[in-house]
Amino acid sequence: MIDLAALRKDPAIFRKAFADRGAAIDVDALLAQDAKVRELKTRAEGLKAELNAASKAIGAAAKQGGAAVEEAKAKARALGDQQKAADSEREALEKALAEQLLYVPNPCLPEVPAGTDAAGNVVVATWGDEPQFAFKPKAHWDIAPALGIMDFERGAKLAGSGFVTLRGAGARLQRALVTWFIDQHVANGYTEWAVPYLVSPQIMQGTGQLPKFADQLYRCKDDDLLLVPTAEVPVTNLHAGEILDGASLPLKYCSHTPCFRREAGAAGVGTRGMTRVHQFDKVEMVWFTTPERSRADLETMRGHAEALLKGLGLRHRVLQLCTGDTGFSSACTFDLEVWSPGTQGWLEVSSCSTFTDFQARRAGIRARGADGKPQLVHTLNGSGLALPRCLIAILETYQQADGSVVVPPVLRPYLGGMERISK
RNA sequence: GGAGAGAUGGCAGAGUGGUCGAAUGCGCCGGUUUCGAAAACCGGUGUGCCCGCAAGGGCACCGGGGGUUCGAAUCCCUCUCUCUCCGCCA
Repeated sequence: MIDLAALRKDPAIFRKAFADRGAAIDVDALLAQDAKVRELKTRAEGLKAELNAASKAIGAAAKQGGAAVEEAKAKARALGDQQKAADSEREALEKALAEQLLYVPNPCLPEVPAGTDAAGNVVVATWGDEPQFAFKPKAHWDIAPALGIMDFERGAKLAGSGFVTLRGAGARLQRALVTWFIDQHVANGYTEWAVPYLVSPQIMQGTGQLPKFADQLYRCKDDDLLLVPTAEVPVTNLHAGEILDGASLPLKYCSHTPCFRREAGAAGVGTRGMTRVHQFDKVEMVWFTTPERSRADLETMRGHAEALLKGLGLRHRVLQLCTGDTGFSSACTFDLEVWSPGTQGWLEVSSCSTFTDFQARRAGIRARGADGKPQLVHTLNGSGLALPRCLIAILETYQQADGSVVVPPVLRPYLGGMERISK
Protein backbone atom coordinates (compact mmCIF):
# COMPACT_ATOMS: atom_id res chain seq x y z
CA MET A 1 0.00 0.00 0.00
CA ILE A 2 1.24 3.45 -0.81
CA ASP A 3 1.52 6.20 1.76
CA LEU A 4 -1.46 8.53 1.43
CA ALA A 5 0.36 11.33 3.23
CA ALA A 6 3.16 11.08 0.66
CA LEU A 7 0.62 11.11 -2.13
CA ARG A 8 -0.91 14.30 -0.73
CA LYS A 9 2.47 15.90 -0.41
CA ASP A 10 3.74 15.19 -3.87
CA PRO A 11 1.15 13.79 -6.28
CA ALA A 12 3.28 14.49 -9.34
CA ILE A 13 5.81 11.83 -8.38
CA PHE A 14 3.07 9.25 -8.05
CA ARG A 15 1.36 10.27 -11.28
CA LYS A 16 4.60 9.71 -13.15
CA ALA A 17 5.30 6.43 -11.38
CA PHE A 18 1.89 5.01 -12.22
CA ALA A 19 2.16 6.16 -15.81
CA ASP A 20 5.58 4.50 -16.11
CA ARG A 21 4.05 1.27 -14.90
CA GLY A 22 1.17 1.54 -17.31
CA ALA A 23 -1.22 1.52 -14.35
CA ALA A 24 -4.39 3.53 -14.75
CA ILE A 25 -4.61 5.10 -11.30
CA ASP A 26 -6.75 8.21 -10.88
CA VAL A 27 -4.61 10.18 -8.47
CA ASP A 28 -6.96 13.16 -8.39
CA ALA A 29 -9.90 10.96 -7.44
CA LEU A 30 -7.88 9.40 -4.63
CA LEU A 31 -6.84 12.81 -3.34
CA ALA A 32 -10.40 14.13 -3.48
CA GLN A 33 -11.70 11.13 -1.54
CA ASP A 34 -8.93 11.44 0.98
CA ALA A 35 -9.76 15.09 1.56
CA LYS A 36 -13.43 14.27 1.98
CA VAL A 37 -12.70 11.47 4.43
CA ARG A 38 -10.57 13.73 6.58
CA GLU A 39 -13.20 16.44 6.53
CA LEU A 40 -15.88 14.00 7.67
CA LYS A 41 -13.57 12.59 10.27
CA THR A 42 -12.89 15.97 11.79
CA ARG A 43 -16.62 16.63 11.99
CA ALA A 44 -17.54 13.25 13.45
CA GLU A 45 -14.77 13.43 16.01
CA GLY A 46 -15.86 16.90 17.06
CA LEU A 47 -19.40 15.67 17.65
CA LYS A 48 -18.06 12.70 19.54
CA ALA A 49 -16.04 15.00 21.78
CA GLU A 50 -19.21 16.97 22.55
CA LEU A 51 -21.09 13.80 23.29
CA ASN A 52 -18.36 12.52 25.57
CA ALA A 53 -18.41 15.77 27.51
CA ALA A 54 -22.21 15.62 27.79
CA SER A 55 -22.13 12.03 29.04
CA LYS A 56 -19.56 12.92 31.62
CA ALA A 57 -21.75 15.76 32.87
CA ILE A 58 -24.73 13.42 33.16
CA GLY A 59 -22.68 11.04 35.22
CA ALA A 60 -21.78 13.81 37.64
CA ALA A 61 -25.33 15.17 37.76
CA ALA A 62 -26.85 11.74 38.29
CA LYS A 63 -24.99 11.40 41.55
CA GLN A 64 -26.86 14.35 42.95
CA GLY A 65 -30.16 13.38 41.35
CA GLY A 66 -32.65 15.86 40.01
CA ALA A 67 -35.03 16.40 37.15
CA ALA A 68 -32.41 17.98 34.92
CA VAL A 69 -30.84 14.58 34.31
CA GLU A 70 -33.62 13.24 32.11
CA GLU A 71 -33.55 16.37 30.04
CA ALA A 72 -29.80 16.13 29.61
CA LYS A 73 -30.14 12.52 28.54
CA ALA A 74 -32.59 13.46 25.82
CA LYS A 75 -30.21 16.12 24.54
CA ALA A 76 -27.32 13.68 24.53
CA ARG A 77 -29.44 11.16 22.69
CA ALA A 78 -30.10 13.65 19.92
CA LEU A 79 -26.43 14.53 19.75
CA GLY A 80 -25.61 10.85 19.57
CA ASP A 81 -27.89 10.34 16.59
CA GLN A 82 -26.22 13.20 14.81
CA GLN A 83 -22.78 11.82 15.59
CA LYS A 84 -23.66 8.33 14.42
CA ALA A 85 -24.93 9.65 11.11
CA ALA A 86 -21.78 11.65 10.50
CA ASP A 87 -19.60 8.74 11.50
CA SER A 88 -21.31 6.18 9.32
CA GLU A 89 -20.88 8.48 6.34
CA ARG A 90 -17.19 8.80 7.17
CA GLU A 91 -16.85 5.07 7.64
CA ALA A 92 -18.41 4.19 4.29
CA LEU A 93 -16.18 6.60 2.42
CA GLU A 94 -13.06 5.58 4.27
CA LYS A 95 -13.74 1.93 3.56
CA ALA A 96 -14.22 2.64 -0.12
CA LEU A 97 -10.95 4.53 -0.23
CA ALA A 98 -9.06 1.77 1.57
CA GLU A 99 -10.50 -0.75 -0.89
CA GLN A 100 -9.23 1.23 -3.86
CA LEU A 101 -5.85 1.69 -2.26
CA LEU A 102 -5.39 -2.09 -2.27
CA TYR A 103 -5.30 -1.97 -6.06
CA VAL A 104 -2.69 0.79 -6.28
CA PRO A 105 0.77 -0.59 -7.16
CA ASN A 106 4.07 0.31 -5.54
CA PRO A 107 5.87 3.08 -7.43
CA CYS A 108 9.17 1.90 -8.88
CA LEU A 109 12.47 3.32 -7.70
CA PRO A 110 13.73 6.15 -9.93
CA GLU A 111 16.56 3.95 -11.21
CA VAL A 112 14.19 1.39 -12.73
CA PRO A 113 14.33 1.61 -16.54
CA ALA A 114 11.12 2.74 -18.19
CA GLY A 115 9.42 0.22 -20.40
CA THR A 116 6.03 -1.21 -21.17
CA ASP A 117 6.75 -4.95 -21.08
CA ALA A 118 9.46 -7.60 -20.82
CA ALA A 119 11.13 -6.22 -23.94
CA GLY A 120 12.17 -3.22 -21.87
CA ASN A 121 14.10 -5.27 -19.32
CA VAL A 122 17.84 -4.66 -19.17
CA VAL A 123 20.51 -7.36 -18.96
CA VAL A 124 22.88 -6.22 -16.22
CA ALA A 125 25.10 -9.28 -15.95
CA THR A 126 25.83 -12.55 -17.70
CA TRP A 127 27.83 -15.43 -16.23
CA GLY A 128 29.25 -18.49 -17.93
CA ASP A 129 29.81 -19.48 -21.53
CA GLU A 130 27.23 -21.29 -23.56
CA PRO A 131 27.79 -25.02 -23.01
CA GLN A 132 29.02 -26.81 -26.12
CA PHE A 133 27.91 -30.31 -27.14
CA ALA A 134 29.25 -32.79 -29.65
CA PHE A 135 25.65 -33.79 -30.23
CA LYS A 136 22.32 -32.00 -30.39
CA PRO A 137 21.36 -31.28 -26.79
CA LYS A 138 17.97 -32.56 -25.77
CA ALA A 139 15.28 -30.85 -23.76
CA HIS A 140 14.56 -32.05 -20.23
CA TRP A 141 11.23 -33.55 -21.26
CA ASP A 142 13.19 -36.01 -23.37
CA ILE A 143 16.15 -36.53 -21.05
CA ALA A 144 14.34 -37.08 -17.77
CA PRO A 145 11.60 -39.53 -18.75
CA ALA A 146 14.20 -41.61 -20.60
CA LEU A 147 16.19 -41.84 -17.36
CA GLY A 148 13.03 -42.72 -15.48
CA ILE A 149 13.44 -39.79 -13.09
CA MET A 150 10.50 -37.66 -14.19
CA ASP A 151 6.99 -38.79 -15.09
CA PHE A 152 4.57 -36.30 -16.60
CA GLU A 153 1.80 -38.74 -17.43
CA ARG A 154 1.43 -39.95 -13.89
CA GLY A 155 1.43 -36.40 -12.58
CA ALA A 156 -1.41 -35.60 -14.96
CA LYS A 157 -3.23 -38.77 -13.90
CA LEU A 158 -3.13 -37.65 -10.28
CA ALA A 159 -4.03 -34.00 -10.61
CA GLY A 160 -4.30 -32.99 -14.26
CA SER A 161 -1.91 -31.27 -16.60
CA GLY A 162 0.65 -29.07 -14.96
CA PHE A 163 1.51 -31.54 -12.23
CA VAL A 164 4.60 -33.70 -12.45
CA THR A 165 6.16 -36.49 -10.49
CA LEU A 166 9.82 -37.07 -9.78
CA ARG A 167 11.12 -40.58 -9.35
CA GLY A 168 14.26 -42.11 -7.88
CA ALA A 169 17.32 -40.00 -8.59
CA GLY A 170 15.09 -37.21 -9.88
CA ALA A 171 13.32 -36.85 -6.56
CA ARG A 172 16.58 -37.23 -4.74
CA LEU A 173 18.29 -34.62 -6.90
CA GLN A 174 15.60 -32.11 -6.09
CA ARG A 175 15.92 -32.88 -2.41
CA ALA A 176 19.69 -32.48 -2.67
CA LEU A 177 19.26 -29.08 -4.28
CA VAL A 178 16.87 -27.94 -1.58
CA THR A 179 19.21 -29.03 1.16
CA TRP A 180 22.27 -27.51 -0.46
CA PHE A 181 20.48 -24.23 -1.08
CA ILE A 182 19.35 -23.97 2.51
CA ASP A 183 22.75 -24.93 3.82
CA GLN A 184 24.25 -22.10 1.77
CA HIS A 185 21.70 -19.63 3.12
CA VAL A 186 22.23 -20.70 6.70
CA ALA A 187 25.97 -20.25 6.17
CA ASN A 188 25.17 -16.73 4.97
CA GLY A 189 23.34 -15.97 8.20
CA TYR A 190 19.78 -16.81 7.25
CA THR A 191 17.40 -18.44 9.72
CA GLU A 192 15.46 -21.34 8.28
CA TRP A 193 11.70 -21.50 8.81
CA ALA A 194 9.13 -24.20 8.19
CA VAL A 195 5.76 -22.54 7.70
CA PRO A 196 2.12 -23.34 6.85
CA TYR A 197 1.32 -23.84 3.18
CA LEU A 198 -2.23 -22.66 3.72
CA VAL A 199 -2.90 -19.11 4.84
CA SER A 200 -5.87 -16.85 5.44
CA PRO A 201 -7.04 -14.23 2.92
CA GLN A 202 -5.83 -11.46 5.18
CA ILE A 203 -2.30 -12.81 5.02
CA MET A 204 -2.47 -12.88 1.22
CA GLN A 205 -3.50 -9.25 1.33
CA GLY A 206 -0.51 -8.36 3.47
CA THR A 207 1.97 -9.27 0.76
CA GLY A 208 -0.20 -8.06 -2.11
CA GLN A 209 -1.48 -11.29 -3.69
CA LEU A 210 -5.01 -10.30 -2.73
CA PRO A 211 -7.28 -8.79 -3.72
CA LYS A 212 -5.86 -8.19 -7.18
CA PHE A 213 -4.57 -11.64 -8.06
CA ALA A 214 -7.24 -13.87 -6.58
CA ASP A 215 -7.61 -15.79 -9.84
CA GLN A 216 -4.03 -17.10 -9.54
CA LEU A 217 -4.59 -18.72 -6.16
CA TYR A 218 -5.94 -22.09 -5.11
CA ARG A 219 -8.60 -21.71 -2.46
CA CYS A 220 -10.06 -24.13 0.07
CA LYS A 221 -13.55 -22.76 0.15
CA ASP A 222 -14.84 -24.68 3.16
CA ASP A 223 -12.12 -23.29 5.37
CA ASP A 224 -11.44 -19.96 3.69
CA LEU A 225 -7.77 -20.77 3.34
CA LEU A 226 -5.51 -20.33 0.34
CA LEU A 227 -2.53 -22.36 -0.81
CA VAL A 228 0.62 -20.28 -0.83
CA PRO A 229 1.97 -19.32 -4.29
CA THR A 230 5.37 -18.64 -2.72
CA ALA A 231 6.99 -18.79 0.72
CA GLU A 232 7.19 -15.01 0.50
CA VAL A 233 3.61 -14.92 1.74
CA PRO A 234 3.85 -16.86 5.00
CA VAL A 235 7.43 -15.83 5.77
CA THR A 236 6.94 -12.09 5.25
CA ASN A 237 3.76 -12.22 7.29
CA LEU A 238 5.53 -13.92 10.18
CA HIS A 239 5.96 -10.42 11.57
CA ALA A 240 2.64 -8.97 10.47
CA GLY A 241 1.31 -6.57 13.07
CA GLU A 242 4.54 -6.62 15.04
CA ILE A 243 6.96 -3.97 16.17
CA LEU A 244 10.43 -5.43 15.77
CA ASP A 245 13.55 -4.43 17.62
CA GLY A 246 15.35 -2.09 15.24
CA ALA A 247 18.71 -3.39 16.41
CA SER A 248 17.80 -6.87 15.17
CA LEU A 249 17.56 -5.72 11.55
CA PRO A 250 18.17 -6.93 9.01
CA LEU A 251 16.40 -10.21 9.68
CA LYS A 252 17.29 -12.78 7.05
CA TYR A 253 14.96 -15.74 6.70
CA CYS A 254 14.81 -18.63 4.29
CA SER A 255 12.22 -21.31 3.81
CA HIS A 256 11.53 -24.26 1.57
CA THR A 257 7.90 -24.66 0.54
CA PRO A 258 5.86 -25.95 -2.30
CA CYS A 259 4.27 -23.19 -4.37
CA PHE A 260 0.80 -23.49 -5.83
CA ARG A 261 -0.21 -21.40 -8.80
CA ARG A 262 -3.27 -21.69 -10.95
CA GLU A 263 -1.46 -20.02 -13.86
CA ALA A 264 -4.81 -18.90 -15.23
CA GLY A 265 -4.33 -17.56 -18.71
CA ALA A 266 -0.85 -18.96 -19.11
CA ALA A 267 -1.84 -22.18 -20.89
CA GLY A 268 0.23 -23.03 -23.90
CA VAL A 269 2.99 -20.47 -23.33
CA GLY A 270 6.26 -22.13 -22.37
CA THR A 271 4.40 -24.79 -20.46
CA ARG A 272 5.98 -27.91 -21.83
CA GLY A 273 7.53 -30.38 -19.43
CA MET A 274 8.35 -29.02 -15.99
CA THR A 275 8.86 -25.44 -17.12
CA ARG A 276 5.58 -24.03 -15.84
CA VAL A 277 3.60 -26.15 -13.42
CA HIS A 278 0.83 -25.66 -10.87
CA GLN A 279 2.89 -26.98 -8.02
CA PHE A 280 6.61 -26.63 -7.58
CA ASP A 281 9.16 -26.42 -4.81
CA LYS A 282 11.12 -23.32 -4.06
CA VAL A 283 13.53 -22.03 -1.48
CA GLU A 284 12.84 -18.40 -0.70
CA MET A 285 14.89 -15.70 0.97
CA VAL A 286 13.09 -12.94 2.87
CA TRP A 287 14.66 -9.89 4.48
CA PHE A 288 13.25 -7.38 6.93
CA THR A 289 15.47 -4.33 6.82
CA THR A 290 15.63 -0.57 7.19
CA PRO A 291 14.77 2.04 4.55
CA GLU A 292 18.38 3.23 4.64
CA ARG A 293 19.93 -0.07 3.68
CA SER A 294 17.24 -1.89 1.74
CA ARG A 295 18.61 -1.06 -1.70
CA ALA A 296 22.09 -2.26 -0.80
CA ASP A 297 20.60 -5.35 0.84
CA LEU A 298 18.86 -6.19 -2.40
CA GLU A 299 22.27 -6.42 -4.06
CA THR A 300 23.51 -8.70 -1.30
CA MET A 301 20.49 -10.97 -1.54
CA ARG A 302 20.74 -11.12 -5.31
CA GLY A 303 24.37 -12.08 -4.85
CA HIS A 304 23.30 -14.97 -2.65
CA ALA A 305 20.94 -16.24 -5.34
CA GLU A 306 23.56 -15.87 -8.06
CA ALA A 307 26.15 -17.70 -5.97
CA LEU A 308 23.93 -20.78 -6.07
CA LEU A 309 23.89 -20.82 -9.86
CA LYS A 310 27.63 -20.26 -9.96
CA GLY A 311 28.14 -23.08 -7.52
CA LEU A 312 26.15 -25.35 -9.75
CA GLY A 313 28.14 -24.16 -12.77
CA LEU A 314 25.04 -23.02 -14.61
CA ARG A 315 25.21 -20.29 -17.22
CA HIS A 316 22.88 -17.47 -16.28
CA ARG A 317 22.13 -13.78 -16.65
CA VAL A 318 20.61 -11.06 -14.54
CA LEU A 319 17.89 -8.73 -15.76
CA GLN A 320 16.73 -5.55 -14.19
CA LEU A 321 13.02 -5.44 -14.87
CA CYS A 322 11.62 -2.31 -16.45
CA THR A 323 8.72 -0.36 -14.96
CA GLY A 324 6.13 -2.15 -17.07
CA ASP A 325 7.32 -5.63 -16.09
CA THR A 326 7.92 -5.04 -12.38
CA GLY A 327 5.42 -6.81 -10.16
CA PHE A 328 2.57 -5.00 -8.44
CA SER A 329 4.13 -4.88 -4.96
CA SER A 330 7.76 -4.46 -6.00
CA ALA A 331 9.69 -1.22 -6.35
CA CYS A 332 12.68 -2.79 -8.04
CA THR A 333 13.22 -6.35 -9.28
CA PHE A 334 16.13 -8.35 -10.63
CA ASP A 335 15.37 -11.62 -12.36
CA LEU A 336 17.91 -14.40 -12.62
CA GLU A 337 17.58 -16.50 -15.73
CA VAL A 338 19.37 -19.78 -16.30
CA TRP A 339 20.32 -21.08 -19.72
CA SER A 340 18.42 -24.03 -21.15
CA PRO A 341 20.58 -25.73 -23.79
CA GLY A 342 17.72 -27.99 -24.81
CA THR A 343 15.47 -25.11 -25.82
CA GLN A 344 18.19 -22.54 -26.45
CA GLY A 345 16.36 -20.14 -24.17
CA TRP A 346 16.51 -18.48 -20.77
CA LEU A 347 14.44 -19.67 -17.82
CA GLU A 348 13.61 -17.48 -14.85
CA VAL A 349 14.77 -19.19 -11.67
CA SER A 350 14.76 -16.26 -9.30
CA SER A 351 13.17 -12.92 -8.83
CA CYS A 352 14.77 -10.64 -6.25
CA SER A 353 12.81 -7.58 -5.22
CA THR A 354 12.60 -4.78 -2.75
CA PHE A 355 9.07 -3.93 -1.78
CA THR A 356 10.20 -0.84 0.11
CA ASP A 357 7.53 -0.19 2.74
CA PHE A 358 4.64 -1.33 0.52
CA GLN A 359 4.16 -4.76 2.09
CA ALA A 360 5.14 -3.50 5.53
CA ARG A 361 2.36 -0.93 5.40
CA ARG A 362 -0.20 -3.51 4.31
CA ALA A 363 0.91 -6.09 6.82
CA GLY A 364 1.74 -3.67 9.63
CA ILE A 365 5.40 -4.59 10.06
CA ARG A 366 7.38 -1.98 11.97
CA ALA A 367 10.59 -1.67 13.91
CA ARG A 368 11.55 0.63 16.71
CA GLY A 369 14.32 2.91 15.50
CA ALA A 370 17.11 4.57 17.44
CA ASP A 371 14.70 7.38 18.34
CA GLY A 372 12.37 4.85 19.95
CA LYS A 373 9.61 5.46 17.44
CA PRO A 374 8.09 2.63 15.40
CA GLN A 375 8.83 2.93 11.71
CA LEU A 376 7.74 0.74 8.80
CA VAL A 377 10.43 -1.71 7.75
CA HIS A 378 11.41 -2.52 4.21
CA THR A 379 10.84 -6.07 3.02
CA LEU A 380 12.83 -7.89 0.35
CA ASN A 381 12.53 -11.31 -1.07
CA GLY A 382 14.16 -13.45 -3.66
CA SER A 383 14.02 -17.01 -4.83
CA GLY A 384 17.00 -18.99 -3.87
CA LEU A 385 16.02 -20.82 -5.99
CA ALA A 386 13.00 -22.28 -7.79
CA LEU A 387 13.55 -26.01 -8.14
CA PRO A 388 12.00 -27.19 -11.40
CA ARG A 389 13.95 -24.89 -13.65
CA CYS A 390 17.16 -25.61 -11.79
CA LEU A 391 16.53 -29.29 -12.41
CA ILE A 392 15.88 -28.53 -16.06
CA ALA A 393 19.09 -26.53 -16.41
CA ILE A 394 21.14 -29.19 -14.66
CA LEU A 395 19.73 -32.01 -16.75
CA GLU A 396 20.21 -30.13 -19.99
CA THR A 397 23.60 -28.59 -19.18
CA TYR A 398 25.17 -31.79 -17.88
CA GLN A 399 23.59 -34.26 -20.31
CA GLN A 400 25.92 -36.73 -22.00
CA ALA A 401 25.84 -38.37 -25.42
CA ASP A 402 24.69 -41.63 -23.84
CA GLY A 403 21.69 -39.98 -22.20
CA SER A 404 23.14 -39.92 -18.72
CA VAL A 405 23.56 -36.75 -16.68
CA VAL A 406 26.62 -35.76 -14.68
CA VAL A 407 25.85 -34.52 -11.19
CA PRO A 408 27.37 -31.10 -10.32
CA PRO A 409 30.13 -31.71 -7.76
CA VAL A 410 28.59 -29.56 -5.00
CA LEU A 411 25.53 -31.81 -4.94
CA ARG A 412 27.33 -35.15 -4.79
CA PRO A 413 27.65 -35.22 -1.00
CA TYR A 414 23.90 -34.84 -0.84
CA LEU A 415 23.39 -37.76 -3.22
CA GLY A 416 25.49 -40.31 -1.43
CA GLY A 417 28.42 -39.51 -3.67
CA MET A 418 26.52 -40.15 -6.89
CA GLU A 419 28.48 -38.68 -9.83
CA ARG A 420 26.16 -39.50 -12.65
CA ILE A 421 22.51 -40.29 -13.18
CA SER A 422 22.13 -43.17 -15.59
CA LYS A 423 19.31 -45.41 -16.61
C1' G B 1 -15.53 -33.55 16.96
C1' G B 2 -17.66 -33.10 22.50
C1' A B 3 -17.35 -30.54 27.51
C1' G B 4 -15.35 -26.66 30.39
C1' A B 5 -12.14 -22.29 31.44
C1' G B 6 -9.96 -18.05 29.67
C1' A B 7 -8.15 -13.63 26.37
C1' U B 8 -6.56 -6.43 29.99
C1' G B 9 -0.34 -2.27 28.54
C1' G B 10 6.89 -5.35 27.38
C1' C B 11 5.53 -9.20 31.34
C1' A B 12 2.61 -10.49 35.74
C1' G B 13 -2.04 -9.05 37.43
C1' A B 14 -6.44 -5.70 39.53
C1' G B 15 -10.71 -3.74 37.70
C1' U B 16 -18.31 -6.16 36.68
C1' G B 17 -21.97 0.47 33.96
C1' G B 18 -19.67 6.89 34.85
C1' U B 19 -14.05 11.25 36.18
C1' C B 20 -10.56 4.07 33.63
C1' G B 21 -5.92 4.60 28.63
C1' A B 22 -6.86 1.67 32.80
C1' A B 23 -4.54 0.20 40.15
C1' U B 24 -0.29 -2.46 41.76
C1' G B 25 4.24 -5.19 41.01
C1' C B 26 8.23 -6.40 37.67
C1' G B 27 10.94 -4.77 33.51
C1' C B 28 12.86 -0.56 30.77
C1' C B 29 14.63 4.83 30.39
C1' G B 30 16.25 9.35 33.03
C1' G B 31 17.73 11.58 37.69
C1' U B 32 19.45 11.72 43.02
C1' U B 33 23.01 9.01 45.95
C1' U B 34 28.16 6.48 45.08
C1' C B 35 35.14 6.48 43.69
C1' G B 36 32.13 3.05 40.64
C1' A B 37 28.22 -0.37 41.03
C1' A B 38 24.19 -2.51 43.72
C1' A B 39 20.28 -1.11 46.87
C1' A B 40 17.09 2.87 47.99
C1' C B 41 14.41 7.15 46.52
C1' C B 42 12.19 10.59 42.66
C1' G B 43 10.31 11.09 37.73
C1' G B 44 9.10 8.97 33.07
C1' U B 45 7.62 4.73 30.16
C1' G B 46 1.59 1.96 24.54
C1' U B 47 -0.30 2.46 19.37
C1' G B 48 -2.89 4.63 15.33
C1' C B 49 -5.42 8.67 13.42
C1' C B 50 -7.71 13.85 12.91
C1' C B 51 -7.21 19.43 13.41
C1' G B 52 -2.98 22.84 13.90
C1' C B 53 3.06 26.46 11.23
C1' A B 54 3.65 25.37 16.21
C1' A B 55 2.28 25.21 21.13
C1' G B 56 -1.52 22.41 21.82
C1' G B 57 -6.36 20.17 21.28
C1' G B 58 -9.40 15.96 19.89
C1' C B 59 -10.89 10.73 18.48
C1' A B 60 -10.14 5.51 18.72
C1' C B 61 -8.05 1.03 20.78
C1' C B 62 -8.64 -3.68 27.39
C1' G B 63 -8.52 -10.75 21.36
C1' G B 64 -11.89 -9.41 16.36
C1' G B 65 -16.83 -7.85 14.81
C1' G B 66 -21.81 -6.31 16.12
C1' G B 67 -25.53 -4.69 19.84
C1' U B 68 -27.81 -2.27 24.49
C1' U B 69 -26.96 2.68 26.93
C1' C B 70 -26.51 9.66 27.58
C1' G B 71 -22.12 6.67 28.98
C1' A B 72 -19.09 -0.16 28.13
C1' A B 73 -12.65 -3.08 29.84
C1' U B 74 -17.25 -3.97 32.67
C1' C B 75 -23.94 -6.09 30.13
C1' C B 76 -25.79 -9.02 25.49
C1' C B 77 -24.78 -11.61 20.65
C1' U B 78 -21.13 -13.60 17.47
C1' C B 79 -16.36 -15.04 15.63
C1' U B 80 -11.23 -16.25 16.43
C1' C B 81 -7.47 -17.96 19.42
C1' U B 82 -5.31 -20.24 23.95
C1' C B 83 -5.56 -23.76 28.01
C1' U B 84 -7.72 -28.38 30.50
C1' C B 85 -10.37 -33.02 29.96
C1' C B 86 -12.67 -36.72 26.49
C1' G B 87 -12.77 -38.78 21.50
C1' C B 88 -10.06 -39.41 16.90
C1' C B 89 -5.43 -39.35 14.54
C1' A B 90 0.32 -38.89 11.54
